[in-house]
Amino acid sequence: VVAGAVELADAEGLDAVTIRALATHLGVPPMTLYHHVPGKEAIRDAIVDAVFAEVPPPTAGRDWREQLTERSHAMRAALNRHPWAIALMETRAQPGAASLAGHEAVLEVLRSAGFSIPATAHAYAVLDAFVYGFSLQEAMLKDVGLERAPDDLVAGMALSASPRIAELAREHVLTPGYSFGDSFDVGLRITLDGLESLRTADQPRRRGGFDEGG
Amino acid sequence: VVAGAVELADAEGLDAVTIRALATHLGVPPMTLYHHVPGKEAIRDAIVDAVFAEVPPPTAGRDWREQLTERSHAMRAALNRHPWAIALMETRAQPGAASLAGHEAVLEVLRSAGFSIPATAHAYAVLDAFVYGFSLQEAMLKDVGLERAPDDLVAGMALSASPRIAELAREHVLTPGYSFGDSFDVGLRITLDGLESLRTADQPRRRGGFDEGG
DNA sequence: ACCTGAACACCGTTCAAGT
DNA sequence: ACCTGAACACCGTTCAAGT
Repeated sequence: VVAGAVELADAEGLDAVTIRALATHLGVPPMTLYHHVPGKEAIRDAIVDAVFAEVPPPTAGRDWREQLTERSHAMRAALNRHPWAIALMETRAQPGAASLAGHEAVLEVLRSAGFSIPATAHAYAVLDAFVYGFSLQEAMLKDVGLERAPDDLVAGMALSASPRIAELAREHVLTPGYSFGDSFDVGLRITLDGLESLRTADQPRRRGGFDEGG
Repeated sequence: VVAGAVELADAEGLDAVTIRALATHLGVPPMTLYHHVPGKEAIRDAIVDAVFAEVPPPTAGRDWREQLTERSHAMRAALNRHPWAIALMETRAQPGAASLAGHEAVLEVLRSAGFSIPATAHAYAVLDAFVYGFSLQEAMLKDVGLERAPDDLVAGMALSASPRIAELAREHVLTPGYSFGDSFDVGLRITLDGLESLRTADQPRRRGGFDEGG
């Protein structure tokens, strides 16, 4: 049922996920769905959590930077596969089980790496902000890019009053090797460097490696 | 018309912005709206751009870091006032006039500060990702926090399997002085430090300040 | 020509009628 | 008891009937 809803959202967009259309997609009478699911809102909760469930747990025993890099890429990939999930997250009142499990796993990585509790809170908020925000931008670009050719697109906007946008488009974005996604690795490096500074700034006297206890 | 739609979305949520409800809110017969606006999708385009229009242009003649700090705070504030805008952005095919003007202004700040074109592209993508993503998280937290008391909230989730989340909640989030928003300034500093490194890494030999021409 | 009510093809959900 | 069709109160939009 949830899997069918995800397929439908991927194929035809979030608005196409109606009770009736989903029932047709699954080959059952519409009202039958209410025996498996309380209502539409529950379906929306479930498909968001299904996207989080696609992100594998961190591989144990590796450097925290590697673990978070891997997870950030996996999260971005999942959100690229299901761009509607970003919009849906905003209205979810309660995180699902997979979302909670993901949170727990990331917190464990940070705490084990020596982040203090306040540093962990900052680090998680900042890293997630970057990953979600970047994925949101990629989802926006996907909507823009599909219909028309790039030159047409630029011509379509009133760029006479926007010399800097025109410059960027002409000399960079419309250039053969360009890929917006390359900025993800740049931003991830910047963000992880920043997290490292949070980690070390918070425990400058721990050089000796002794355990200070609780 | 657009202002009325924004009011309605702020007050009752995005789903409450229907043609009929909007007409009632404005005190006109429903079909009258179609004389001012092509359809619902145009209204959604317009209210997103109205949010971008609330972000003032950068103050000229200041340091690029100050300008971008100011703008990031203003953008975050606008998205906090209108949390539905984040979800709506994802499905917009074309940026509106205010959005384009904002892009142009930020690009101008970056280019004037000496960022190369590739560095400008990275910088803008990374900064916007952080601001959008952080605002998205704040919108999510707003949904979570309203109904119940914090202790109740924590109790409501199955945190027995989530010791790190429980630890963070108990020893940090539920502590008197805590505010999620404080992480914004931490993340913004990290991000701007990262942009600075992009700026300088890209033009290490320009110390002399001579013009290399085009 | 301009405006707008009725109508159409949807939607999520309730509820009673079937088995 | 379980399942599900008809019905209800919506929705965006079309279109023809009014002025």
